[in-house]
Amino acid sequence: MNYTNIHPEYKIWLATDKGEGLLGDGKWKILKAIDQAGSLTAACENLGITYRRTWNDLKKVEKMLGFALLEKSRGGQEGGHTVLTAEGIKLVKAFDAFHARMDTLMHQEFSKLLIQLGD
Amino acid sequence: MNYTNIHPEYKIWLATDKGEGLLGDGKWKILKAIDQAGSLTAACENLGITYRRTWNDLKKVEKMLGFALLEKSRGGQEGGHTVLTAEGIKLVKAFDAFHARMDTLMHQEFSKLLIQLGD
DNA sequence: CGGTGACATGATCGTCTTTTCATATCACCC
DNA sequence: GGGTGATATGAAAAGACGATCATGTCACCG
Repeated sequence: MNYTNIHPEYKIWLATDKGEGLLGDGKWKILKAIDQAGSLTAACENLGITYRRTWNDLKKVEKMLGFALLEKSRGGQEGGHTVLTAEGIKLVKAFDAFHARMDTLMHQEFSKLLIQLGD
Repeated sequence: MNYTNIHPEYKIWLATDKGEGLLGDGKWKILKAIDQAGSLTAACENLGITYRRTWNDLKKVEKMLGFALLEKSRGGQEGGHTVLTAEGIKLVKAFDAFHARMDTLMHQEFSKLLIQLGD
């Protein structure tokens, strides 16, 4: 009956009506990293994840949404680059705020849980 | 730019300081089903999950907690039965309430997210 | 017009999780 | 004490998922 050394964890994500994962922590972080790095390859290196997987994930989310989050170009001296569209930026910001609020609430509610267990 | 047919999903669970999953939706539902059915086997059939996996999960959580959530007996005319300990019941109830509160909050915050995306 | 570096994509290989199958153990009760 | 039905556990088979490797495409710029 000892609940020390225990903490809450959670995941939140957006899903389609078919239950397919649309945007969760993984893709959210990728989008943020792309926004900051200006390219897919650089973003992957920063996050330490594989390009292959990232590419698959991004393809999926855009297909599900039906509109682009990224504006990608290839060729040129620097090989190419990728930036977020206006809609992509808006989505990331909205998810930022959502995440922050849920984070606060989660910890509040967890405190209540611990109190209840301690009765 | 159309976010209809999209909804939020989430998972919440308790973890040890080592990051090992302690109690989440899966084990929570199992415990509730056992409480209602009076046996492990019956609970698994009700939930449509395998006995093997359930047994592994329950063994893990009790080992991590260090105290019993279940009182199991085998043998006898009916083969055996399993019921929750007082501590098991308390944990399930606390998680019930935690889940219910988070459910409400999640939907509230998701509404805000949609509003933000609609701007 | 060819070098460059990132975008794009198929195919294969590993690993970790989950299922499935098989079998042993227990205790009540007729 | 043997039938019964649920607990208990090992081992192998199957699946799911991500990582890795290989290869092609594009457009700018010197």
